[in-house]
Amino acid sequence: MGERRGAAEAVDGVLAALADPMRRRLLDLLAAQGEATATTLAERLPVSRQAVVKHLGVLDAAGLVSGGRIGREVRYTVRPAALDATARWMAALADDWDRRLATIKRVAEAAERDSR
Amino acid sequence: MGERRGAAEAVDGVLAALADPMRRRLLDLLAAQGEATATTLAERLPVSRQAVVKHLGVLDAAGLVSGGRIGREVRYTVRPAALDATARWMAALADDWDRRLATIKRVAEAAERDSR
DNA sequence: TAGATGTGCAACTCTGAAGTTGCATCAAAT
DNA sequence: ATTTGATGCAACTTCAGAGTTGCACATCTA
Repeated sequence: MGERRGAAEAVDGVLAALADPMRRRLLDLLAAQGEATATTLAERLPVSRQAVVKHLGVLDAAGLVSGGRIGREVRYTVRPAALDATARWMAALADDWDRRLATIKRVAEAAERDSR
Repeated sequence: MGERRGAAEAVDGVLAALADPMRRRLLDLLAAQGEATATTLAERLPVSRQAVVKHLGVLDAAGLVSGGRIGREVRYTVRPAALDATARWMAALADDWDRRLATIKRVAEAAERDSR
């Protein structure tokens, strides 16, 4: 299941999950179809079903997908929430960097003025 | 150097770079200090200088940091642009998923209505 | 009930990346 | 000129994870 965790650890999982190109391809496929099984997805990818199953496990642990059993098959769907949260985290970080750099620059210029 | 590439490949590099926890720690340190050398950073991390050098290489290739030589030392700085671009890419992707899911749901409901 | 289809579990291989150590090289300071 | 402190290069070890195969189990269908 896409578990409940602290925000930091959640980002951890998402970043690790998205680092793998095959996993991103998998997500694209899944997003395009809306719903699919590991078997179906494996048919459209250059890897075995088992490999897909493992990837889905990682993505599920990261909260990026979620699967539900229907009869003998397990259908997976994409979950935007975790992705969105990570995007916000990243944007905030970029903003933080920007502010820090601006401050450093300000301080440096002030120091230079003083030295003259 | 933080090379010129297509947007897709740039995201690739950033995601791969951010997947490593030690690299994120390194970035936090660097952002906090504004400017630092591999040697300085290694003193504040539980890894060797060489490990830090390699990490900085990865981060630099991803466009997340940039280094310049000053005398006998190489000072690195954080670069928010690549991070910001990746954040936007990710937010757009989350949005795309949302829209697709909404469409699928709409279609499913329409189909159900028709079946009655 | 049999056969077919889909999932789950386990053992195995293999490659890449993270980290280390050792040494060479280059610039600065005394 | 020597010594000190920083970077650069290279070989090596280690380990996680991406992928595979084989088989057992569950579920649908004819």
